[in-house]
Amino acid sequence: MTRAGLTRPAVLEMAAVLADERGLRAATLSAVARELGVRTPSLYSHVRGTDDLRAGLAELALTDLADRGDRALAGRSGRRALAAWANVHRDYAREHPGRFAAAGTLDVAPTPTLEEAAARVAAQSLAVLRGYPVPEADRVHAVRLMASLLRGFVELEAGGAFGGRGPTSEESWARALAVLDESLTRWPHAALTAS
Amino acid sequence: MTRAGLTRPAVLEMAAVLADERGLRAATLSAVARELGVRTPSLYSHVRGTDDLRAGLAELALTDLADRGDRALAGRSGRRALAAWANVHRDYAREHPGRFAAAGTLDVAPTPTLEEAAARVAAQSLAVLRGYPVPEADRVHAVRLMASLLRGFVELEAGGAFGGRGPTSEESWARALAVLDESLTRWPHAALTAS
DNA sequence: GGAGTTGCCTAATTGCATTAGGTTCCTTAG
DNA sequence: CTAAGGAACCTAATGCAATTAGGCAACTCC
Repeated sequence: MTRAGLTRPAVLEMAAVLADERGLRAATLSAVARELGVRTPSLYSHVRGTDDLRAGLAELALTDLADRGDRALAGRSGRRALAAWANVHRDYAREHPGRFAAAGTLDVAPTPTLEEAAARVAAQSLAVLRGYPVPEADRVHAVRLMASLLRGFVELEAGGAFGGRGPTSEESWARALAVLDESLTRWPHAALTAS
Repeated sequence: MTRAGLTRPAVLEMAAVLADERGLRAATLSAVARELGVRTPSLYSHVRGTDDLRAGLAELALTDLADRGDRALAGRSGRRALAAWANVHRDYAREHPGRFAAAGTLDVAPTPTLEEAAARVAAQSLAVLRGYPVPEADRVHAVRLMASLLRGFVELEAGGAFGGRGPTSEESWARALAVLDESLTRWPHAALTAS
């Protein structure tokens, strides 16, 4: 019997494809094995089980995002950087919905690789902020604001909440970025009104 | 054998409790039956299966949210209305994480009850907007902005992303609301910078 | 107090996850 | 060149969740 040439990356890649095509919940060990032309238990040589598959998927996706984020930020600053970085996330979510969902799953055990990728993304959001007059002490708040708006929009859009009637989500996205840009630009004022 | 007195609401309530305590994924038919002291197939007289259980949970949660939203908006307008309404969602998510997650699950079949509850929540966000000078044509964008920020923040907070180091998520929440309030107040300007 | 409906049950099937324990193929040291 | 060892994949078997089919008992209502 010829071997299938399984490797951990190959298994994770197939899981990622399945997650993108049929949803994260469809990326099961059974489905991956079936798709690879292999029996389910054979996968256990490469992943430790379902949890590990999920964790590996999260790592894969978050690392992808971090890589794209770095490329997007290269040579940009201010609102250009903000838009490019935010678009990386939105585009990734549309291109690879399953992987994006896996990256957003916060209930996987934090592996070193995962932590590192998360740290890279965090560093990127701080880098974006460097283009705005947000005082040191407020940076965390601004990062959380950016992350919240970004994640919320992308998830709602992916879930179809902005489909159908009304203006395109494209326009809303442009507006949201404009609002975010202005809020960050005028941050000192925002801080005043927080009292 | 004495009967357990099952009803659809009782089944859904138990599912909701389980979802809140052990996570949405733990709210399975098996677990609900076990907790109710009943065999799994007995539930099929009250719910059609797993999908229906999920849908019922989503209805329950979204209706709860709509009810609370109505109460929060009564007699309030402007930033008071915004804060009260946004807090309803955040508080609900913290009080009933499983139910909130069920409400946010956008992959359940849309039942009439679910549609109605969703429409009520949508109406509430439009009501909040009435306290701000957002032109008619831009209301949808503003609604999407509010919804995105709200959902993103609440989910990230629930996932523990704002825990640990740094300032409290409480502060960040106050800041986010302040920024949102100001952005809506200054909306005409935001519209200009969108170009 | 009997007929029918309803509520809950047992039995049985299917599918995914997981563990245990082979067997075959490939590499590499002697 | 060959035999040892490990890696890759397999079959067998178990457990749990979901689902369907069909049965009996307990309420209801005339």
